[in-house]
Amino acid sequence: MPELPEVETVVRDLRPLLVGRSFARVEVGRKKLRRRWSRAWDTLVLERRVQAITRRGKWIVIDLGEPCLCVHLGMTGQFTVANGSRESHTHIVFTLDNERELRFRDVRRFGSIVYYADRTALDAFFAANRLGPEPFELQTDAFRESLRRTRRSLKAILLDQTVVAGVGNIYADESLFEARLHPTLLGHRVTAQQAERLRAAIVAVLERAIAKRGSTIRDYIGGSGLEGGFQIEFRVYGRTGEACVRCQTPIERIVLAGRSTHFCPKCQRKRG
DNA sequence: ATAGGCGCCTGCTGGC
DNA sequence: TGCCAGCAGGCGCCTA
Repeated sequence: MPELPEVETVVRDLRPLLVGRSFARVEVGRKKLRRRWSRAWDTLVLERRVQAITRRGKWIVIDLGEPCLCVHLGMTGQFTVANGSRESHTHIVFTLDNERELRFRDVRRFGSIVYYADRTALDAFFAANRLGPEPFELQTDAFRESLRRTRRSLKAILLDQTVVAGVGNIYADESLFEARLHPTLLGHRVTAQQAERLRAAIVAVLERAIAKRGSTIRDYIGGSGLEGGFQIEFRVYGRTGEACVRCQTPIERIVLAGRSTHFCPKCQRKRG
């Protein structure tokens, strides 16, 4: 579910609700997430003030002064501050010093929250996973080089978090449409001009999506519980058979890199 | 080293 | 109405 715009929205929503607060209590459900929360972490996070909350790719980082928490929302994760009755599938709850609750809810449980003793340990984790640059800091030459040295399709490359961090299935398709590039085009065949068009398209699409608080198809909500609004602006994703907004040609759907892929066969030609 | 396929989970939808 | 296959925004592990 959540790609960069959704994660960014969660972070922006949570920031005023969390910074300066501390955790008074931690509750953990029985069902295991992708990575299990260790009860040894409970006491390590209590009574510490939240210094900052930031995003790196699709990861949320809560800075607790020295230690930090690293949160991934997987496909159906929700990370909110709320009161009142808890919904089913709420797996971890941090009660704040103002008695509100920071809740991690995740139906499919592909998400996780992991404790790191300090930022150095967290950065080592990112480095071990070779997490790529933020799209907004992606250098034209470096991106072009990433494309040049692989025979994978553009779609597969955009989904690869080591090339650029934060793009997922929706924004890969939307970016390729914006750049007018065919998703099956192979990286090593992309010209310098096309590479730069794609880089700029990724940035433009992500910025538009962030401005609309991300996309809600089913599960996604922001940190304060609000849904996203970008889904009504999709130009190819989920629009199979519908008319292209540019040329009226029906949008096609194929499976690429194991993922459902949407594109306009006329606007996104393999050449040009 | 790298690219493709599968598994992890639950819930919803569409076709029969 | 009921059942079941197929599908979903992510990622990590295995194999070739």
